[in-house]
Amino acid sequence: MRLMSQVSAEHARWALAADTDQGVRVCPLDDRGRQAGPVRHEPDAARAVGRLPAGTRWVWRSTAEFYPPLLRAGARVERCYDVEVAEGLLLAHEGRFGAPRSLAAAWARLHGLPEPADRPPDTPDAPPSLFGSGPVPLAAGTDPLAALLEVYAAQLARTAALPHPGRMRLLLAAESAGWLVAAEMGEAGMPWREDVHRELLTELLGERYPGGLEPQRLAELAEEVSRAFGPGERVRPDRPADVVRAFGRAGVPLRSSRAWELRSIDHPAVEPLLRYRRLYRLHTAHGWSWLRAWVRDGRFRSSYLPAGAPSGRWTTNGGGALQIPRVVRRAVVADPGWRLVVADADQLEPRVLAAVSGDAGLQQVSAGDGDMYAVLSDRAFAGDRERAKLALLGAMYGQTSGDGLRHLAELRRRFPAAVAYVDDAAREGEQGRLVRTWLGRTCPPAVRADPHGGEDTFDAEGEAAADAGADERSPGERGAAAARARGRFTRNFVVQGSAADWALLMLAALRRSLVGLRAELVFFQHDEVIVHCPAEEAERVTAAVREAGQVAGELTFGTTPVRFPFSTAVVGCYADAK
DNA sequence: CAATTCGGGGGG
DNA sequence: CCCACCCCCCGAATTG
Repeated sequence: MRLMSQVSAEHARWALAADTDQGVRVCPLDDRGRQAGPVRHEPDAARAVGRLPAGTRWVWRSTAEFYPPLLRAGARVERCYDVEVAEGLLLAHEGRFGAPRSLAAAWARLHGLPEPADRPPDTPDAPPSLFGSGPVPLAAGTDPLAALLEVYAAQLARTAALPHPGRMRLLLAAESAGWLVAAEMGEAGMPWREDVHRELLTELLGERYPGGLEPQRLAELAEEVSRAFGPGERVRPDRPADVVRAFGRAGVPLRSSRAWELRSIDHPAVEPLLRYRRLYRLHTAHGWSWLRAWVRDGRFRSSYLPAGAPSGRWTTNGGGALQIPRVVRRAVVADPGWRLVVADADQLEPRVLAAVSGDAGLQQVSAGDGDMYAVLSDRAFAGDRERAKLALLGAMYGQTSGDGLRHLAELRRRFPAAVAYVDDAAREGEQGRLVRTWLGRTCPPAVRADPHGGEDTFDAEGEAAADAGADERSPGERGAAAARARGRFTRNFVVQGSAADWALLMLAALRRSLVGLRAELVFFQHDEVIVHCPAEEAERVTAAVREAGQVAGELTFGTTPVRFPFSTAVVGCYADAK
């Protein structure tokens, strides 16, 4: 199929490795990853890339290391295969979790030699520095290109030996493409109007006072909160313990000062306190110091980390690019004459569940481009869309109580295969086994609980011990609670992770269809993309996004009736989308 | 004194 | 009222 060849197949593959001087060495590869022609030395990586056809798939040690300098030198790569990323995915699939994944370690494993440890991951602090730490060095005397070829060929063989080699090949290609996209988005940056952001801060927070004092509006609100508790009272709204004590003195006992709990009580301090909290958050997380640290020359540049989360979802390194509050989106404004195409995949996770589970009923519900929850509620929930949505989400999250749970029975009756799919994943997790996404990303193993004390990370969450202070549960009860928590994790993993599989393929397809346009991908957040483009390209970009969603669905899940529609908006400002 | 945890709140 | 899943970020409080 034509679509297939776009992402996976027949493009010449070349290996690229750093040379001892500043240059690189490259050579062509055959389809088993062996050298298929002479090695060429090139003094300049960008020139080396430019000399070969655009469709060439570059096999290299690390995209994060090689690609950003290439981009800065003006060289674009359409396809690559990232050997260290692949090593991580293959090791996980093989259940070898402790093993280091650098090229050096992979090569050492092939030779039965001691494996050097991986570099610790970058700590999120200063702006963009993807690999400040540099590569793990190869054993002395090892030729980098030869090591690369050897590890790559071995990876092809390991992939071929898997139960679903085609899926893993797709995943490796897609994850590699993800790293290309990540580097390009980091380079492009998100259009950001500093002046608009400052206006907004002044409007909401008031004047800033020098010397680290809180801005005017926060100071006033803090004052108002104190006054509400009576004369002489002094309450700092940003100190939860302070707040709880103050309400206690006022005769309102609270278990915490969380917003939902505050909202349930009747006291004049509540309203200004909640306003203070919202503005305080804006001030500390997206205020003036954030602007200074992250926005330069009209762009917000964050560094994206594909598969930063175990499920394959991306994270960012600093700047909080995936948590931009709605109010702040007003500052995301297209350049003059340009537009933002903002596209949001509709009901992605339920549609993914329909695709992976093969549930005939749920596939019928997902076979249209319209609001899937509406269709679902018409068929099974007496037209109550909200209940239908909560029931489905509850099933995917492993809800243990509440309203949605009551409707789970109805879901189970109507969509038995879909519910069984997530139930199976939960049971696997509870019994300590691993689960995988559709393309074969493997969940991390359960962390062993330490019998002599320290709980593991899938701990308590208070199933039995809501009140009673100290945890009264026996080790057996704690183990059972941990197993249930693990079950909820694996239950959700197969859906969230398979959605991340789809998103990678979608990004790869979209990226390819933007070649030749001036349009740039500038933002990606789980199920949402933003493309910045000249106004006259907006229509084509919108079509390209829709096409990419559909292509990704077919590539990821094969032939399926499930549709993967997007809600799209062409806007000048992000805040005006949706 | 530095590092870690907690509580609160932002995103999907 | 929330919950249940995956995250990031900040300042205060606590701990080594």
